[in-house]
Amino acid sequence: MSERKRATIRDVAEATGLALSTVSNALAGKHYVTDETRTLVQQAAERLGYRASAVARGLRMRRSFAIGVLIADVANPSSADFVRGVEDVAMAEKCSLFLCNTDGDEERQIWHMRTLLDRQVDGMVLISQHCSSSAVRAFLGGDPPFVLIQRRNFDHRDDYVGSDNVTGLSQALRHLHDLGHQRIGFVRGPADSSSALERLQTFQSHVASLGFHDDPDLIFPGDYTFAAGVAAADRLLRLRRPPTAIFASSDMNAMGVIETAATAGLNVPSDLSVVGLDDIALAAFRSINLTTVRLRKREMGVAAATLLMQRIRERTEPGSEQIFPTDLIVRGSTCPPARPARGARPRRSEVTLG
Amino acid sequence: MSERKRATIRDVAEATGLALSTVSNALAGKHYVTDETRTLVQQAAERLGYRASAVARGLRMRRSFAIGVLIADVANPSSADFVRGVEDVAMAEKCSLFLCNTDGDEERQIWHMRTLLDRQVDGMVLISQHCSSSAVRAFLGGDPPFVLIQRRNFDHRDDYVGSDNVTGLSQALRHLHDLGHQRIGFVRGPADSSSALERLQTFQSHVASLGFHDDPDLIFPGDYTFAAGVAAADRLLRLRRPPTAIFASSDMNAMGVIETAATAGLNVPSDLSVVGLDDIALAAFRSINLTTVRLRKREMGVAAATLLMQRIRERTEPGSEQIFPTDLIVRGSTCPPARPARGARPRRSEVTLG
DNA sequence: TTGTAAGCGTTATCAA
DNA sequence: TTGATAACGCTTACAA
Repeated sequence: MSERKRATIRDVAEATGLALSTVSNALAGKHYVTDETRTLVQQAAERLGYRASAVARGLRMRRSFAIGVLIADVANPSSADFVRGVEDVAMAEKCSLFLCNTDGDEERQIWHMRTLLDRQVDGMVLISQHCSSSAVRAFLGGDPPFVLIQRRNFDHRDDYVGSDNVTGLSQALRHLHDLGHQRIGFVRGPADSSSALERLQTFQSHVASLGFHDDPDLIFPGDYTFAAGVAAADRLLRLRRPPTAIFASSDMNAMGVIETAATAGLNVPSDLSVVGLDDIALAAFRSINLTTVRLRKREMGVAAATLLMQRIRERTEPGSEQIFPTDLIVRGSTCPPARPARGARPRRSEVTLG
Repeated sequence: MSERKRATIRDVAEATGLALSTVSNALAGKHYVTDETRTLVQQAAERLGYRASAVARGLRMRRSFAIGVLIADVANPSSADFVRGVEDVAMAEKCSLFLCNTDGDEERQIWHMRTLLDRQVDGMVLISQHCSSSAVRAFLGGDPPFVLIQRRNFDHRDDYVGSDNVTGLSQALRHLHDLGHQRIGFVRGPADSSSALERLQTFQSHVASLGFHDDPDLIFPGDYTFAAGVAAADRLLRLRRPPTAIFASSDMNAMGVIETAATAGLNVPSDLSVVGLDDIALAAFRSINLTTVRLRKREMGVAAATLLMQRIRERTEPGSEQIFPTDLIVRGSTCPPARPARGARPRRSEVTLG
């Protein structure tokens, strides 16, 4: 293949004796090109192994046929599914995908957005990214369209694909209430996430309506990582009156909570119920068996990319919002609380493997 | 920001009254440009919000400052870490990264490679991809340099970053042998993976040297997915004389084995020992606690990208190989086999959570 | 040290 | 229906 220099459209023109523009038009499928010239061109192109340079085309058409995807970390199983969904439709639309890991760091995000703009991406998908500060907003003019996933800013009419942050959580809280829990620890999620905020509000309204203990100490400001789950449990379980159940900010976060609980000699669920949020693959494993609120991540990625492609094509005004349903998947990490929650001496956890 | 049209280098030239080329040279940091003109240019560029178009630059320099990464599926936790490692160094080198999911499908891989070439990527990283068929080889000339990860072709002197497929596995087999296992099931991994083949050979040589049962039925041709683990266990556990231990092709694969064993009423490890390969985050969780052979994936991604960048810069001949160490992490999914392996009526598995 | 001009490989405009 | 030509925005000889 790339032994010799790549054939250009000029080579095809010379090979056929036609003009550059005719070759271009023939290949672009313009209707007014004769069938015979078209086949002539196609055959020559085939023979020479000609493929149009996406770079030259991009320069001329001011369209790169590529989109940028910003995400905290693809290596976090909680979020990779979104990316996969986006790629599915990008590929179908013959768009390539620039992957950008921001680690939730605003500066890093801005750096990536800047280079995406330099590359004239046709659009961007921001998965749980910063979208409010003026530094970030400077890149969120209408020009390259963008779609937000999971994190939005109500001051702007952006395109948004999110989850119903009320229903699933509300089912989860009712579930815990029905089991008899009264003190629920809550891991809040990233500070400036709209979804995390909506969940917090849902939580707080249920604290009131279901009569849970209203104690600010029960709310911990961790993010979606495993480490944050460790930190949260570390803190919450040391409270003078620890919670009997913890609602984590994500499944990975829940795993951190469970690990820490186990380290402290507490068994899940008999000593502590834990509810996650995501329904990642491992949540369903028998040995994990995590009760969790399911998010339709891949579908959401598909929806976001589909919408983005539409905006790119039609240049219509943003402001659409698509909310995906959430539902509680009850598994084995929740059960009624142990009798006397106070000062209970921890029981040794029963470990399945080893 | 993108309210008005982007400023071009021409705008900067006009604003300063200098020539385009001078502006370009000043911004490119050419040493012969006067300090005062340089600052003049820089200030004007700053003021106008000028940023060079990566597309135009790419066309002219025939270099896109972007690399392609091909992977089966980013959403599979077994492989996402490689990508993260690659992105770490790409970003440091101001390169962007095109992500391509191939699902292990050769046609899909070829489609992606073709478009990467159309985009004139500076290089490619192929993570466990096809690299032998002539259809694929057609894209693997020297021209855009590439680095293979985990899967190679010995007929070609390619750059390769891989794992030591002997040491870790060999430790694992010795470990099983020391525990008293004699019938080991083995999930082979993808058919045309060199690493999978090396592991199979290692396995077979140990079958001989350690005196394991040499039974072709014990070798199952599954890939790295969870589903393949399910299929493998489904098959292996139904053998007239089932194995007392299974060596999976990956951690996700091992999880499939464990799930299926549990469904069949078998407890891991007391009824069946399972060894994985990867050491993904969840393997260390107390409730999973998987004995596994650790792969240094993120480091390998970093190494591959670093090597690729060097090739891009120096255009030196490929053929380097970097083999990363592997080691056995003994956790709780392995133990001595149950007494009479034959016709043993399965014991109910002890499930930790619910 | 700076300026002029050519060219990277396309597509779009307009004549023929 | 096809062909000549001008951009697209940059870098790089080469001339001044």
